[in-house]
Amino acid sequence: MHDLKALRADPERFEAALARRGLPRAFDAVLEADKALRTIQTLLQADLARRNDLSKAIGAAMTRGAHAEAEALRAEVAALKDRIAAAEAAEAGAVARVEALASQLPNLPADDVPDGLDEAGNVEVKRWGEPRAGGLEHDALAARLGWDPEAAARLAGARFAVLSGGLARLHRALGQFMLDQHVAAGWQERAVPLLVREAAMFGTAQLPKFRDDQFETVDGRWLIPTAEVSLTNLVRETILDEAQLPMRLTALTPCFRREAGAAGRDTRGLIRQHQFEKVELVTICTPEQAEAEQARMVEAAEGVLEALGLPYRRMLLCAGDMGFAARRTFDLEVWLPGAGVFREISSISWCGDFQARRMDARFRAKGEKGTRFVHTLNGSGVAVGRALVAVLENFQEPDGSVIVPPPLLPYMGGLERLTPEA
RNA sequence: GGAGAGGUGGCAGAGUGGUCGAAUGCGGCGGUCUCGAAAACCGUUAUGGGUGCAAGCCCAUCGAGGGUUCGAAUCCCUCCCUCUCCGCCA
Repeated sequence: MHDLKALRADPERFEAALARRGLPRAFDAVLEADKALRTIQTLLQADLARRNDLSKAIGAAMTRGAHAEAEALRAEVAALKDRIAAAEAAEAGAVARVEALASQLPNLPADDVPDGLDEAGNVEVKRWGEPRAGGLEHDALAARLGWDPEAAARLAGARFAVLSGGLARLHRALGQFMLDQHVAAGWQERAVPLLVREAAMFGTAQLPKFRDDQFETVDGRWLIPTAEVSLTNLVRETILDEAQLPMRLTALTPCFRREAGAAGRDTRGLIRQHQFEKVELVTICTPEQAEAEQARMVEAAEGVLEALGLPYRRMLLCAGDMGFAARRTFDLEVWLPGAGVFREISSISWCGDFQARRMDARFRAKGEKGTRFVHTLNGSGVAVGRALVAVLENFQEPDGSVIVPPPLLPYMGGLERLTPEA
C-alpha cells in the first residue's frame, strides 16, 4: 500500500514510477477518490462534533432536572441523525473506493532499477562457476532415478510429483542442508502455518490482485504460495523495538500455486509444480538497514549454490519484470547444462514499507516519539525442487547416474550416488 | 463438536448508559535532591485521521463488524481470539 500523504505531495513521482513498470497513469484516480473521501470526512466530523455537544448538553440538562430543555435538545439532535447516517455510509463507500484503487497498484521501483518492460531488460550483474555443456535434461534423468509423474497425476493431477528412494532422499537432503546453512549463518528458524487468513495474504500483497494464482480453502483460508507470507506476517499489527531489528527469519515449507497463467509452460518435468518446497529467507528491518540486508540475503542464497557447486548468474531485474510488492529484486538463475539454459532458482526482493503498510507493522526508534513502518525483504534460499533439478543436470554421469554433492552427504545416509533403476 | 469464562493503554488492573480516552499501580521519559546512584518527591507518558501557516481545534479507537440510544468501554447481534471442563483426534 502506498503512502497517501506522500502521494498528495508529489503525485508525478508516483506516476513516473508506475510508467517505468509499463503501466498507465493510475494515481490520478486514487487522488480523486482520496479527495472525495476527505471532503466527506470533514462534513461528517463536523456533524459528529455537533451531535457530541448536544448529547452532552442533554446529559447536563437531565442531571439538572430540566426535562423540557432536554426534550428540546433531543429534537434538535434527532434532525442530525439522518444526515450522519448518510454521511457514514458515504464515507464507508469512499474508503472502499480508495482502498480498492490503491491496493491494486504495485510498489515503486527503486532509482537504481534499470528500465525495461520484460525480462529482456534485466541486467546480469554477476556470474559464478563454470557451466558445463551437454547431458540429459532433468526429466529424463529423474524418470530413471525415481520420479513417477503418472502416479502423481492419478492421485493429484498434473503438475504434482512423486519421488522415490534416493531421489526423495536427495530432495529432503537439499532442504535440510539449506536450512542448516542459513541457521548457521544467523537466521532464526521458524516452523509456520501453511494455511493463513486472507488478511495475511493481503499483507504481503498476494491479495487482492493475484487471487487466481492461489488456492483457497472452503473455510476462507489460503494455502501459502511461499513462506514469505507466513514469515513476513509474523510481525503484522505489531510495534517492534528498534533493538529487535533486523529480524532474520527462515523456514522450509511446501508452497502451493495454481499456476493459472502458466498453462502449457514447463509442463514437462519438475520445474513448475502446484506444490514445491522452498527455503525462504525473510528480513524485517529499519529503512536504514534494508540496503545491507538485501546484500546479505543475496549472499546467503548464493552461498547455497556455491556450496553445492551449481553455476549461476545474478540478475538485477528491470522495472517491468519485478513482482508487485518489490522495489528492487535480484534473481539468481542456476545453470542447467542438460537444458542449456539459466533458470530462476531464487528471487530476492526489497519491498520497502509497502508490505508493512498493508500489515501495519511498525517499529519505535530509540529517541523518536512516533513509530515508523518497518521494511520487509524476502528471498528464496533457495527453491528446493529447482535445486534438485539443477543437481541432477549438473552432477549427472554418462551412465545416467548422479553424484551426490559433498555438502549433502551428511544427509544421505551413506548414499553417494543415485543410480538408474534397471 | 458440547458447556462455561473472558478479551480495557507498554504491562497489571478498575470501570455496567452521560464531561470516560478511560481510576489506580508498575514500567518508560523529564526534573528536584545527590560527588554519583538508589530511595523519595514533582511532572509527563496511546494510536490513526480531518482541519489549519501555526498554536491549536475537531473526529475515531476499550478484540473486529453491525445494532439500540440524544449519548455506548458499559445494553443487543454476528464474527475473531484466549482460557477451563467434556468429547474426539495425529
